[in-house]
Amino acid sequence: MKSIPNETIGRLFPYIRALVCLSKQGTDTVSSSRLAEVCHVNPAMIRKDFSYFGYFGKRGVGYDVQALKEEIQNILSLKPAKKVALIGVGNIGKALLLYKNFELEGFKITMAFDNQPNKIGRKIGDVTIEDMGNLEKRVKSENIQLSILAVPETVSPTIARRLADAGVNAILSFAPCQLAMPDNIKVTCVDLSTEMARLIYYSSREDLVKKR
Amino acid sequence: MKSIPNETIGRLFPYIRALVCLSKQGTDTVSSSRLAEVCHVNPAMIRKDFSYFGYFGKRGVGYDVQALKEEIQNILSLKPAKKVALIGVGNIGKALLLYKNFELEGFKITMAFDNQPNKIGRKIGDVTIEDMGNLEKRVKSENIQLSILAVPETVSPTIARRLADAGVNAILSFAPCQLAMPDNIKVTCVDLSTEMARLIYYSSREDLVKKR
DNA sequence: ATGTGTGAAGAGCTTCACAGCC
DNA sequence: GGCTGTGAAGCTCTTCACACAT
Repeated sequence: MKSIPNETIGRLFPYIRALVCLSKQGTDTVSSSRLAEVCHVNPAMIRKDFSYFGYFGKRGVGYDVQALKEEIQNILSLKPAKKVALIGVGNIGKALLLYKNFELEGFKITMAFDNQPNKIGRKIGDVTIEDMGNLEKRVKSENIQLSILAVPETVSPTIARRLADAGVNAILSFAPCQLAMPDNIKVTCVDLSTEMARLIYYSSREDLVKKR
Repeated sequence: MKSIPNETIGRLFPYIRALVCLSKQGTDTVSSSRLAEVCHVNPAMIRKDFSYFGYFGKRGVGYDVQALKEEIQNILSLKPAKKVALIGVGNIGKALLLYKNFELEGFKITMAFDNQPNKIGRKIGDVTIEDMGNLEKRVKSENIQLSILAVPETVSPTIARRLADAGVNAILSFAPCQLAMPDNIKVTCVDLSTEMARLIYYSSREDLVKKR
């Protein structure tokens, strides 16, 4: 059994997006080179990426757009849409609750928690905000495995721990990850400051090149 | 001239965070192995990362926490804090405007734009929301190079183009990047759906392993 | 003794180039 | 002819291991 590059996994969802787009344009068969164009990557990479999971194409023809999309959705376990618990209904949390596309894409925020009394009981989108005190109980009873952490940095390690104890095994956090979690729990941090810093580094370099 | 890994650049900001943290704890000298512990990485990687930029340590001793922090801030051009224009003051935009740490970290949102009349003129945090119609004029007059795009997916390519024309050379976007920009413009997309999909993939695998 | 800086080895990911099937 | 699937080559990033400075 060959090991699958992490980068390959990261490209699967963008492939789905491209396929949906092609499908809307009425394309029902696509070659690796056409798909590569749309995704701005190398055709060989696309073929290799798919090859880790099976034989999806027809030689001389290409890939069936619809079938390929479904294959990838299967690989990523996106059908039926996964239930997600949102912790922290501040501005970011609210934005996520109101973002319509998630469900289409394969995730559905079905529960939201906050500890501010004036928020508890209010409904945003389809979801009623619940009391953080019931977090463990509710997450367990709904058998939630995925969760988005959009709370202040200071409390995020504590809550991450509580989620882990309640059986969640993947967390997307908006606080920079110093969360030392057991390694059966996957954590991804959306670290805006680091991304900003990277951009600044490269754009300053670009300036230097221009000035030369 | 040796080329510097993109990954190295991406680790510089987290190093600053760790150094600030150590500094608060009263540490003023740190070895690569101690810093590696804090950052959960390999000590050799830390030494190699720094070696791309110069000789910052003392053999047998370690690194001066304060001096190293400042060196990295210099490399990333974070001092003085960079001015940033925010486009789109929805929930995400609002969250960013109210996020206090940015300025400390080296970025400062100094302008915000929206096209909704009821938002224009309102002040959030320190910033008064301006009319999107004045985008080019204002970005040019303030000589803004960095910008955060927090607008609906459908309009983001158009606005990205307008920003590029107005002289911005780096964009952080919250819409998935199909933005085909000239390559002197750096674009980073914060793609939550892709990160969610990746988490789901690995956490489902984890399940399989457990069940085995 | 302790801990940096670095060439060389190793691991991981991408691209090439071509055999094989439609 | 056209396009997939893939071993091999190439490239990039990480880790090792040790010379060297304090």
